[in-house]
Amino acid sequence: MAKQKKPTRIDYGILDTLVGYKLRRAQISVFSDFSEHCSKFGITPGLFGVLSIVERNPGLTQTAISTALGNDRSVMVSVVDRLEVMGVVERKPAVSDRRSHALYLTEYGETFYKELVAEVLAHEEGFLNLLSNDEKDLLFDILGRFAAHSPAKIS
Amino acid sequence: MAKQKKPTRIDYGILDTLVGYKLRRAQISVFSDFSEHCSKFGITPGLFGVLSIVERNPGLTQTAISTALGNDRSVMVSVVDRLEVMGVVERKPAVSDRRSHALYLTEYGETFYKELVAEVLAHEEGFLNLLSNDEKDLLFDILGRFAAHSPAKIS
DNA sequence: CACAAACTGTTTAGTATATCAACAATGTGA
DNA sequence: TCACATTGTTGATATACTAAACAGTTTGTG
Repeated sequence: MAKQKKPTRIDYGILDTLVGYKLRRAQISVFSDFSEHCSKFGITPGLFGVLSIVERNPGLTQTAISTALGNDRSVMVSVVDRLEVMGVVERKPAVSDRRSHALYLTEYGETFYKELVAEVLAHEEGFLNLLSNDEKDLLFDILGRFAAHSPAKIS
Repeated sequence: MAKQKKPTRIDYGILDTLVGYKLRRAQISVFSDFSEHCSKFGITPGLFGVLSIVERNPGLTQTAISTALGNDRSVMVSVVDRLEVMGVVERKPAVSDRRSHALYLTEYGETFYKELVAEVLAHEEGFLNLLSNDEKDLLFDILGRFAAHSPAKIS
């Protein structure tokens, strides 16, 4: 009958005052919910980021995308590999630079992305419902300040 | 002479409206800054979390701590191993349950943790300076709502 | 033009983290 | 007593991030 364990009150001490810890806990929750919604697509937050950039900026090189997302370009290799296997993205030779690959959504990728976005928005709605409009604006502003305040100053 | 690359304007599309993406970018920045401050201690955010719980709740078992932090208990093994090798934490046999280990800071661990906290607070200050008091309160409140709204409902 | 330097995608390695399933030893409840 | 749950642990797997190196290619400068 599932004895309620020791309901030991735990003192989180300084953790409860640390932005980084609170951010992490919130992000775990958001990412976990994202995965629940999008696992049927085989899409992780990282893959979705790349897909979104490719969709809005067709023809970009892998390095340009990795820079935009703040990743190392080496991670793009396996990510694009996976997206190519899924048939949603394709590498095409860049016209003016034989070193680089230009990335595009396939035709299937276009419809795939549309359905995916619908699911992502459903996921997003669950969290936005926790906020007023003013709170959302302020939250995004604050998170932007945090992202800008650091060694990695990409946006 | 470092040609400015293509200053290609990148359209982030839906990403710019997604809480999860913004959270991730902010957290990367905060964690990166944390690591810069605490690498000389050999402490990661995860290790710091365990240390903080042990310091405020001496004698807790590994499973109790992992539950408090929202981790699987199996990750505690290598974490506590590392902290023991560093000489800051020790496993002691639990009095009433021979299965479990009670965790305590060593004497050295106490002073180690004090110095560590000073560095963590210096790191924290850099981000708190970006916020007014009201903004900080609201941010923590919002992040708490996010953490609570999910499958993983531990706090 | 020639050549050094920079950039491309890629591979590989190392580290950290996460999940999940098992296991033996121990504890608990009926 | 006996079935079942829990503890720390191990192992497998997957993902992520960093960093270094590489060959092929492009670029800037002399």
